[in-house]
Amino acid sequence: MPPESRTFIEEARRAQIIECAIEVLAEHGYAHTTMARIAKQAKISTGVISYHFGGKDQLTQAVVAEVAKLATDLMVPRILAQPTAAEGLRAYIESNLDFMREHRKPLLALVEIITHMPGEAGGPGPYAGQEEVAITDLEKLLDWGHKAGEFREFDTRSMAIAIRGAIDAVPGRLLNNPDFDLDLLTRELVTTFTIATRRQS
Amino acid sequence: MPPESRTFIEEARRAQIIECAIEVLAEHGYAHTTMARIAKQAKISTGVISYHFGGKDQLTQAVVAEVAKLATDLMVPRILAQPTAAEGLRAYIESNLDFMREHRKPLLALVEIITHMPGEAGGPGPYAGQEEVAITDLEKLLDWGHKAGEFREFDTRSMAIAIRGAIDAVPGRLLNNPDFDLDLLTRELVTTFTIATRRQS
Amino acid sequence: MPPESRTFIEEARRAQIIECAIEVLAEHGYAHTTMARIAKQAKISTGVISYHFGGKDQLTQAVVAEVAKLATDLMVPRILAQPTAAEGLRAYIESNLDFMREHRKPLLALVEIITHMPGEAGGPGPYAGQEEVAITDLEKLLDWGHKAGEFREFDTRSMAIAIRGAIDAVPGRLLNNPDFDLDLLTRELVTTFTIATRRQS
Amino acid sequence: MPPESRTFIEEARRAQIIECAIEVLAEHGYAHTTMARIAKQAKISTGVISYHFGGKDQLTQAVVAEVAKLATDLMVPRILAQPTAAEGLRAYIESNLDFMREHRKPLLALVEIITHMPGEAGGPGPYAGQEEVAITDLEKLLDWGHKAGEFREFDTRSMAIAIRGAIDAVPGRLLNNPDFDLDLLTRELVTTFTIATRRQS
DNA sequence: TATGAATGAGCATTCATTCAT
DNA sequence: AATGAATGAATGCTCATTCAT
Repeated sequence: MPPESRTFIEEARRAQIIECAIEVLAEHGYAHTTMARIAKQAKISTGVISYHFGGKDQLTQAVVAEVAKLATDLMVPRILAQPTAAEGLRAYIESNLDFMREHRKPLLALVEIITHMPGEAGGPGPYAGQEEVAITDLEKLLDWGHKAGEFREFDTRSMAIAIRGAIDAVPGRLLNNPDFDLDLLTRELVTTFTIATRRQS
Repeated sequence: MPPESRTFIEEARRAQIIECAIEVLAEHGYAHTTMARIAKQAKISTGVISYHFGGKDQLTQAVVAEVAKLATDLMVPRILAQPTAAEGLRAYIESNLDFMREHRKPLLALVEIITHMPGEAGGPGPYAGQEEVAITDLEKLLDWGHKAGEFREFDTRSMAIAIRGAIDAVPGRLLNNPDFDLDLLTRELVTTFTIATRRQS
Repeated sequence: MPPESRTFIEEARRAQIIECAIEVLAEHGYAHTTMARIAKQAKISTGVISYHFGGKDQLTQAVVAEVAKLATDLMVPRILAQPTAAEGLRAYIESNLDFMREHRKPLLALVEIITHMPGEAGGPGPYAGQEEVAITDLEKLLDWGHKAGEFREFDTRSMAIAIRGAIDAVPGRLLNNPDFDLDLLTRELVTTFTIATRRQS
Repeated sequence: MPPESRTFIEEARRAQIIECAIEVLAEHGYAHTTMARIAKQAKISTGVISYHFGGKDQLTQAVVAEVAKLATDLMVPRILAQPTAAEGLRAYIESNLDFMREHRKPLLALVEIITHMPGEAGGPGPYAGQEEVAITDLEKLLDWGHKAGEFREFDTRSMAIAIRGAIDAVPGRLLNNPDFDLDLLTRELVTTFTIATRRQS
């Protein structure tokens, strides 16, 4: 069902259910996120979720799309606004961590889905591709720095893995230690990867 | 039951079951790792696992301990053998990635457990502490570099998160792309974090 | 609600819903004939069906009545128009199979209902009585042949069961094999039961 | 799992579950035959059925196989023992109806499955092919009569449909009227189809 | 020690029905 | 008269765990 053909009330329900799914995912983890629990959180019956989304898979997809949209809207403009690749990398790291600060629960929900969603037979889950896309996008940013002569020579894929790895490690820390100093980490990551990528004198 | 009081045959059974659990975890993923599947792999009955380990949780714990021991045995001596902190950091990264190469299945099994094992109420899973320990250990290495004046000033915790994040990202890449060039990545990570930590001229 | 008190528009809605129910039953089978599917076919909401018919059972009843009326209107005059019981039997078989040819979907819908509609406690379904009526009606035709001395002696009920059984087997064949030669079968059935019932020399 | 590799106790459980499934099918009809009901009948837990059969479909298959074996064992030797096709046809009808008398519940269960088991999208169910096989087998018997010159000329497929239709109508009658005179019906069907198939003088 | 049959709670999903709008 | 969102019971299935043999 295309979004345009949905009624206002339907759209509201969908939004409510997605929000509750995010809440439950972030609070209780993927394994404990059952239809019944989401329904209870939304104070509705389980059938409503199937009614609006068709099934758990489609609800999951909707949550992923929702968070991806949230992240893209926040980050992409900030990165593209930078005049140099180095500034772009700084904006990339900063906007990623800002997103974690401002949309902590949606992010945790997304992480739960990406890491815990089981694939067909032990292979990568259906959303593991998201990470691949993230790596590739980051490589483009690094390529920019190479072409502009701002960065030293390095394998872009390896560097992209390192940077994304460092960023992706943050939600886990955040989960374990809610009083985490995100500002400090942001500054340090920016410094670290600025140094690591710039031309060495 | 303390290890000393176990008979030889019992110890052998435990080892066999742990090995099969690792095999299944690495091949089929956490979600598809059922007691029945492990039992089938070991060509025994499901009851045997409960009999020897008490339950799935304790088997999981045994697997984690086994792999942790494997990793520690491989890595710690190599790191401690280095004369400088910078060489220690290089050895840390190299030995971590060597471990992934040489003990791929145990590592994948460990990753499956750490990322997929559900926490009781959405909080950190029971093995998230492992990561905390890993971070703290790495911080000690970085402290060494600070005290020895080899490293520039940085927040050790943030740097540790970045380095471990980069390393922890590798198994995921390995899972998605088995033909991954681990040697190249190793060299690049060593270079990147050597540059990122050394005193800047 | 008695038919007389229904408005014209109400009657039209009922007819539309019955037609759509027949369509869905014939195309998708009893098990896949849900209220939602009928509503979708009719391009209305599910509530309308409940509104007009009260529930699924009553809709089913209405479908049965509709098809029964269709069949009766086609067959009864043709049978009664025959001068002899033998001709009547021929007309009976021919008109039955003609009905299958000309009103295939309504017939299939009826068959779906009669065979698949669950009885309350394993006993005969609520429409099994229809078959009983059909048998009894056919017995009257055979009685006519007996009284007129046209037919040999046989148990009318047994013969009626045989004839109806042969006829009722046709929809199943039709469903499995749409290219079925209905004309050939009609001729053969007429011949078979003409021989089987006539006085033997 | 091949039958040989099953333990005695497993075989007994399987037999018990199949028997209970037949009981429930015959008593309550396909629609009311749920795993829970079968389990309750067998005074076991629902999981046991899944444990021994894998799922409802495989249990159904096992029931069909069981009844088919029962029927084949009873009927085939009797038919093949006849010296002429006419005697074979008599034996066919008699053994079919004898089977209904002696194994009423298994037969009713089979009928429930064949008629009610839903196909993928309204098409014929997975066991509708059974009927096709029955028709084809019967055609072979009629062919024998043709080749031997015992029978008059007729389309074997049409006659087979008529005979099987008459036979298949019996369970329904039996269901509606348990006091049904099966002996009378057997004699009448034999007479009817003997007359209908023999060379006409 | 080891077996494997049995349990029972938990899961997603379907669907006829109801009812405020 | 019609809508369509919501309900809630029922179903088949999975799986860690238990226990008599």
